Amino acid sequence: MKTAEIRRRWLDYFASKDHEVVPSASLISEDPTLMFTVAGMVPFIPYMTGLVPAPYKRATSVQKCVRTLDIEEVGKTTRHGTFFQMNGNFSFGDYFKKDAISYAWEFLTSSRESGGLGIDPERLWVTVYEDDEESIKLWREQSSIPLERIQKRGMKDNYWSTGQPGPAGPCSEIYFDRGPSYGVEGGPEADEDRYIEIWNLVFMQFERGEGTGKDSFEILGELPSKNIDTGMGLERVAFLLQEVDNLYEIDEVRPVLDLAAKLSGKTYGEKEEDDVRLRVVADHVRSALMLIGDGVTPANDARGYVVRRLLRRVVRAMRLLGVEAPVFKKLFTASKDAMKESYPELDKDFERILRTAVNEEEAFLRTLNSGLLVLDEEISKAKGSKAKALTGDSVFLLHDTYGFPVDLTFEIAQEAGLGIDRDKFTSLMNIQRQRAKDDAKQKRSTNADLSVYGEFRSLGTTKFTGYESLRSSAKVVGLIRDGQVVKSLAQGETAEVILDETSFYAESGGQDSDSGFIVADSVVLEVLDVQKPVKGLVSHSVLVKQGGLGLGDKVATEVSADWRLGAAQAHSATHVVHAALRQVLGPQALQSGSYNKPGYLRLDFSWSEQLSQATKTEIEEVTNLAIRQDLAVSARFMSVQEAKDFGAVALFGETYDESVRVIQIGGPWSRELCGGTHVSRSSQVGLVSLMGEASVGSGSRRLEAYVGFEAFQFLATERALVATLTDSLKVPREQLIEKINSTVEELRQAQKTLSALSMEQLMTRLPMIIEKAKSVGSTKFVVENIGQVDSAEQVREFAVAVREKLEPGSGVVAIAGECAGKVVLLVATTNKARAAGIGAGKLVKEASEILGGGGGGKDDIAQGGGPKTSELAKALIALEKSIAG
RNA sequence: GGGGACUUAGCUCAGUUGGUAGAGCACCUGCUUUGCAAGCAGGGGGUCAGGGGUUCGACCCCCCUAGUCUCCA
Repeated sequence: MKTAEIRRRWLDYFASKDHEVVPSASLISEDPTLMFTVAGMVPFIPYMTGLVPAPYKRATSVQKCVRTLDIEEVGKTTRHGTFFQMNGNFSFGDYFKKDAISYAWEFLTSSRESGGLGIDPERLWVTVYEDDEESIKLWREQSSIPLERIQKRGMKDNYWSTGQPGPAGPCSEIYFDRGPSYGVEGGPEADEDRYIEIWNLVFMQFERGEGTGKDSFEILGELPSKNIDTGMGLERVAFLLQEVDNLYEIDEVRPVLDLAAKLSGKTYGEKEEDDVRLRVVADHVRSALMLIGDGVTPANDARGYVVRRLLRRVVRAMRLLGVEAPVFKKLFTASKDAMKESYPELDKDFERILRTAVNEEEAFLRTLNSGLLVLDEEISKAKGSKAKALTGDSVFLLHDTYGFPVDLTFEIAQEAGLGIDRDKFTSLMNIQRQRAKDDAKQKRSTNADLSVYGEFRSLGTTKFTGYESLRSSAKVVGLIRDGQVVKSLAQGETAEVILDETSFYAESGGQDSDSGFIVADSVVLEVLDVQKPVKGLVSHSVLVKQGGLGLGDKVATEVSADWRLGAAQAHSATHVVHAALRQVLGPQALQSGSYNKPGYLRLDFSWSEQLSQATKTEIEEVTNLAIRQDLAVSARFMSVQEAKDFGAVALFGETYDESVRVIQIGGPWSRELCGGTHVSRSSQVGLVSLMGEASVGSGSRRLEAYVGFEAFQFLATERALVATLTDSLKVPREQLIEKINSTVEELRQAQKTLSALSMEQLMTRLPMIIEKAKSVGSTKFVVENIGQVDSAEQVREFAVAVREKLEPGSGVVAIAGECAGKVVLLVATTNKARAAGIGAGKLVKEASEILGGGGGGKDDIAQGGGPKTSELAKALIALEKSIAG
């Protein structure tokens, strides 16, 4: 049975049992503490913990998941995959153990004709938590499973909790017996290779208290509302039903494995080492495909780095299989074709996905090539020192600084007859890991306890009226001060206020929160910040300026009209700039984040190179033309599917409700999913002026711009600057650039000429100075102060010129000059003088010490000096004496 | 977020406890010569990424900033 078929049957089955079919959430988890969606229940956690009331009583989903913790195990075992799909059925205070067990049994064992999987009941085993007699009883009643195929297990295996106080409960797991050829008899307790876990039923029954580990905590009592959370690993069931050996051989993965084998000329199943590599390729290509599909791009930060690592590991594995040419285009196409039945959006978005992957492949091939040069050097160094292995430091340097994978280093070193010091490498890696972890621990802000909001959220959502009006009358439904629920607020206090409705826009979608006041009779609260701590709930951070406030009070919210207009202008401007960006650069320049507030906008987008000035100007022109065209701005609510069909740009990493708001500017010109506040016509934005463009890491860039009056002010300042320049340089503005260039050039030429001239002039003194040369024995010596000079170079040049005149005889030249308030002293010696044992370095040193400085150099020429200009005469006399010996 | 590395002529890169910045290619001029990266001779071209510090003296050592590459969380 094909994987997509199992998936379909699953959803159909639970839909027939009145479950809401919930589409898979993005792999980018909404929970900021999770990097990815790592389990099927992740999107349902707020409902499980009761933070947010569940919108349905029972639900089912097939959730995309990514886990990279065991990345090194991929390909070596049957069931470690970095990407997998988790089938789940959930009950929120509705059905419990009995139905959960009966559904599971029925779905697995009922015939294929009737929509089940048609698994032979004889092959199924079950485990339960050791104290959970109730489940054993229910299994016996709801299924045909004999008691001897039900095994009891302890807390470690069969008890679920989040690791923190909250819901917890026993689990019951279903195992599939692969048969005697895979291991010994005796159920999952005996052999987990033969008996494969396929389905975990979690019975959220109890409330747990504080505790240290997975199996040591206190049970506080029964939960008022019991939940069911189950997970059936789709890939596991698929590989069992397709009667293949592992999850890399199922229909959704195998084509990539086969293609990799074909490209490398290897035969799958021939050599374990190569098989592992082929499986790694198949697994990682699929994971990267799905991640990029959900909007993750290779980068140096958390999520981006995971994708980068997956992609690079593919390249590495292919190299180890002997393939050096680019292969991503073929591999990704094969993976997409294998996956598109379940995920048709991959097909639509494939151009972008492929380009992202191929860009990374090209970048890494470049990295590998430059790494090879370094590796060659390290190898010849090791060979030169007669070492038998590359040092751990070399291997680590290659990996850490040049991105060269250890495995490749190992292979290439081996070919050169060398080993590698893997232990040292590993210890260096551990040090690096520890450093990063320590830092993360230190920086981690205390995990905000959101439970205080759950109480208010359960009363309902905050109604947002701010699209239509700046004012709203509301009732105070909650007050929170210092994280504690309170009944009233007094003047001067800062606190959070929760209302039944509000016209205040909470910070989201990049738009800063509204500013204004909440008022009542003789009560004034200044709104400092507005946030949505929990989906659907708005919290106003306020300062009580006047009066006091109590629960249940009637108040009015008053958003500052000025602020809102500025915010709307900035947010609409962000959409316009985004559309302009994509028009100029192409659709791949997708926004990856943004921030805007009155007068300012910032927009991060995926792009890998610096924008030229011309491009920036073009983007600015397109933006301002769209503003000038007075395009209509409209907001419409529609379903996600409608919005997508409509061509609206949905941003990755943002999560949207069933019903989404689409903002259009000029009809199709700009269509984005967005909850923000906007102007009603583009002309109201006024003006946008780009101010900065910078890189925020590989593959991502940031534009900053001023909006509206601030844009005008910015341009006015620039104009004033130009005016000042034209004034100082005395040219019309059109000639400004030329004038600056020519002035700079002239200045450089003048400086050159000047220094040549002063050198020339200095040279005229040469004969006179030679004339004055004294002699000691056969050695002539010249000691001269030439006064002010431009630079030490002049003194050196002059000294060399003098020395030339003394060649080929024995001669010593000492020339001093003054430059920048300090003495520059140069001593040069001729060949013969040196042969007679006169060294320039020593002479300079002695004389410089008198000058309060130091000096040194080589025997033929040395430089020194010091700040004591007044001591120069003394120093020169000392020098003469020293030469005279 | 925390580490590591790199930035030198138009291009690719050298540059030795800190002591006059080089090579190859490209460019210009002249000669020679027209068989595939032509040869020979000569020449121009550098704020050694930017800023600050230490020093008599910094491409080199220290600090800050920017850009690029890379590893880890």
